[in-house]
Amino acid sequence: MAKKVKADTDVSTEEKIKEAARKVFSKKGYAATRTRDIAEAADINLALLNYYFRSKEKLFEIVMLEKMQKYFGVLIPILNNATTTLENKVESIASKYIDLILENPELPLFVLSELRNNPEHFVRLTQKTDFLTNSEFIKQMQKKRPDIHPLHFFVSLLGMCLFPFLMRPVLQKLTNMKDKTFNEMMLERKRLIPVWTKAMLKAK
Amino acid sequence: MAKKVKADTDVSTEEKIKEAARKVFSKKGYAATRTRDIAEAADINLALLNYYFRSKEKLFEIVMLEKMQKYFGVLIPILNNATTTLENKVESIASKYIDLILENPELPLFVLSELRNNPEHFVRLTQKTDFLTNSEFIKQMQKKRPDIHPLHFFVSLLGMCLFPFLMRPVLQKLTNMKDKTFNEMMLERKRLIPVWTKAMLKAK
DNA sequence: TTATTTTTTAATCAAATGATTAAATTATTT
DNA sequence: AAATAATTTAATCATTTGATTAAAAAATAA
Repeated sequence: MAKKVKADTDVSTEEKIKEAARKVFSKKGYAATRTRDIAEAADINLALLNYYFRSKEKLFEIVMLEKMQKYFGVLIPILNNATTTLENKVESIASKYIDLILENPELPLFVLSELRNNPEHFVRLTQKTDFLTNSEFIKQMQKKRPDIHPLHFFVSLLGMCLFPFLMRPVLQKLTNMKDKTFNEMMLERKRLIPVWTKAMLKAK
Repeated sequence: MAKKVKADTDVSTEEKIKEAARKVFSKKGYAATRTRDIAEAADINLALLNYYFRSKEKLFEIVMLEKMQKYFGVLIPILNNATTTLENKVESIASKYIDLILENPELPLFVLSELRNNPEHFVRLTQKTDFLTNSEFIKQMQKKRPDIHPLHFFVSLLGMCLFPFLMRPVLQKLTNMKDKTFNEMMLERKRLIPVWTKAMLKAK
């Protein structure tokens, strides 16, 4: 209630905690994160975390929801745009998603692994359960290749965008790849993915 | 020391613990797993876990190493087979990997997310750091498409095999997909991935 | 200024959790 | 059978960790 009355002047502390929480949760996952880690990263007293957010779980839910919105916020408008071609959409998805993840490299693994343990956190975003199934994108896929389940293409497309980031540590270790090289390759992918997808859609 | 002397008659308890550990660790991850969870799943007294494996971490390392070996054990021999064509290899990888993961659906997310938090666990397997870079597979890719970094194809190939399992909960929730349908689609992929890869390699 | 409200701190609690110990039980050896 | 070794159990420790509380400090309102 204290918080509500003020609500503007001193956002800094609350936001500092959220920012630290984003960082620590994303890096270590919910279970491995201690509220003390967050407090330290935010350079605040531990009690403040509970003062502002009531509990670790509440704070996590806020961070998680934001991350999920980032994840789907990029996707939904593109999928349902009735004025673009299938190729346009593939280009947009590859480009926007890769940019998004380059700025939040831990996003995919964070979201997917937290979803495994806490499917409940996912519920809120899934009430509109048809944004994918009824999307323009899926319809266009279906029209082009009625013989193959459109989700096959959808999953492959997302996989080509996201999977490199998921296996990034393995890949870099295995090939002595520098961060710079990895990032360059991901930018290259923006061009490659549409070409590949087109070829896949044609392939018999 | 007690363990060493016997070592054969009563493997059952030790193996029961390992089996339970595999299950619980895979499902919840290291940090979220309590040794009591494992003890309960194995139907043994908690102290036995420490009697046989000294610590949670030691037990985890054993489980992790096994999982990693599964992961790479399938891959390495295929990649380095000098007697098979590129197409053969792609077919083998898709087929073997999808079968492997169908039997261990939590394997990819488990390995990738634990690797994020404990890169050390990865060290042992990475001493031979060249099994990928110097592989026959990479050479064949390079010969076919010298204009594109061969890792682009490698990552895409693995992504097409593994990513569907990583996003499985999201996908099923979003499309009301039944387990059976998902599994059928994954089997279908064994056929699709080689076709797609071939098309991608040709695409300009 | 004085009073009131909001924010921050230090100390502490209670529960969870990994680990240990000493004793009891079971199996093996002599 | 007796002695020794291996396995299992119940009880307990010590630490970690999320959360609370009461008091101090700072900000705001009167």
